[in-house]
Amino acid sequence: MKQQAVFRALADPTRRAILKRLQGGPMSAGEIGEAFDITGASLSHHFTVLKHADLVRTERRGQYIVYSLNSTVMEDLTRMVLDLFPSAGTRGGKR
Amino acid sequence: MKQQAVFRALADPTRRAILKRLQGGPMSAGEIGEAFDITGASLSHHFTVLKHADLVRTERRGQYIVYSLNSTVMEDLTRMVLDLFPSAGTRGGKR
DNA sequence: GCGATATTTAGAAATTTGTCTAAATATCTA
DNA sequence: TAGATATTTAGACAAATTTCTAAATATCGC
Repeated sequence: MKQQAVFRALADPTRRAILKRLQGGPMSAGEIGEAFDITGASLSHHFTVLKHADLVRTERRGQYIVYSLNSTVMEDLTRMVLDLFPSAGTRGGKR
Repeated sequence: MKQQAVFRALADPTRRAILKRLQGGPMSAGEIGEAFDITGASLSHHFTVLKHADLVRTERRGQYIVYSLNSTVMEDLTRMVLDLFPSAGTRGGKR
């Protein structure tokens, strides 16, 4: 689990918006892009960062590339957050 | 709650290390700095970012300034994470 | 009040990041 | 296979970030 990659990926508002958009279900790069006022090339760059953090998965479907949330990372994220603020998650335990 | 400030603050490894170090309890700026090979000025910059995100609290104690974790932000952080990956936290609910 | 210690502020340099345009790659349809 | 559509890659540039040194501010102990 690349902690640095995940936190870095979440640091950009456009990337968080992409993740939110993917909550509606898998979507092609083009569909995702409809919501943003940046070029496809810039979008693609953000996809690269998100993939690198393993926050999204891709699948080619014909001429489209479909992106989807990788929800399993949620667990890791929670762990990371708890790792930073242990007292908040354990009601006094040590962890 | 400044979501952007929090994510941005967590994106830097030194700042995450500062937070981890503060798990041992409140600590002066100088004590925190012992663990890092950067100047006090750079440290101070990181403190500013962490304060801006409300992740740490400060209290002057004589000539020292004591930093401590603001664990209440944990709840907000959890909310932010769940906001990004809702399905992972609800076992099928909508949230 | 003075000198010493702790921390922050100001300003500059180096690196990283986000964005763009142009070109490349991949797939579809006719 | 050729042309159209979807996406990525390459390279450049501006803005943001991290770090530094030097100077400023605050408090302590004498």
